[in-house]
Amino acid sequence: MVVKGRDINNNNIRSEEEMMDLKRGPWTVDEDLSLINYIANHGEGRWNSLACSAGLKRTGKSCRLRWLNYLRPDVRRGHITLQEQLLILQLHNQWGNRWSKIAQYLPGRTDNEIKNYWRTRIQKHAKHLKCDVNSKQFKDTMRYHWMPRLVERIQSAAATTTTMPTTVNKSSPTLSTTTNNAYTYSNNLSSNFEVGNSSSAASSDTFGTHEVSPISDLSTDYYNDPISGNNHNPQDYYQPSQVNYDCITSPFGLFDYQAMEPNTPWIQSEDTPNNFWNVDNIIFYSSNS
DNA sequence: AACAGTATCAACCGCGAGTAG
DNA sequence: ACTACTCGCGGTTGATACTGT
Repeated sequence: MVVKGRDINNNNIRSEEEMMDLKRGPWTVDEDLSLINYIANHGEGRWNSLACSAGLKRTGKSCRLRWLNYLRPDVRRGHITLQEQLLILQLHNQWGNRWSKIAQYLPGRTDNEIKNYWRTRIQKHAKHLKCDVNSKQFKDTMRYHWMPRLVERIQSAAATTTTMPTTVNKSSPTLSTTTNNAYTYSNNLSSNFEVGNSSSAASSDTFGTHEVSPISDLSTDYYNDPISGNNHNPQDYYQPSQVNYDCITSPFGLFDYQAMEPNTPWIQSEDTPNNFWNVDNIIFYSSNS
């Protein structure tokens, strides 16, 4: 959609960028360090003036995006965990594409990352299922099948990790109930998620161990700098951050999966392909790939 | 090894809301 | 009340990495 007024404004911005020789595209290590140092000394905010003051030939918008999505010390990188997948599905079911709002409940995750996750993973499967991501059919698929299966897998993973104490730490949270009936990720295995018939859920080969690998491992994913050719990670800029990942709380009440029955006719249809509900081959496979 | 297709994600864009002057 | 500016959000793009043939 083109709005005349906006075109005028953007043209002004463009010409202004050209006049100021503003830089676009991937950030360099030097630019990152300049931004980090400036914010460390002066704080965030007033991004346009910040960009100038920091000596960055970038728009304020670009600086803000780089900081919020990548350079902030508490940004968490790496695979979306099962718990996070579950939370994203739940929150998206409630709020739709309110990425920033969803991100508030996933500490360290950015709206951009969640949005990318949704588009690359979830929407892809909607496409495979030949249904719209916003359709009732797809939402029911998530609610009645994917989410309960995720819970099963979370419980299975927790049960597995309890036999391997070295991997049970803040990075492999499980689910427990808080007093306000929200669920909270904690280090304690809980049986609050009562899911029937879980006998086969954990047996899939697609449930790779790295999916629940410790965050400390996940955070070491490299950032391959296209300019310098150096692999670096934003965490290299900082001392290890102390982010409490142990407390990720849903804004809603506990899932009542026992009340979730696939009672809509289309779900029970005999025309449903045999592998239609094969979550292993859908959401979990993709999250490992 | 080379190429093509696909997946991922950082970065940009357009727009609306909020705010200062 | 109006205008200009800033901020933040959601949608989209494009470069790169990855995977399959």
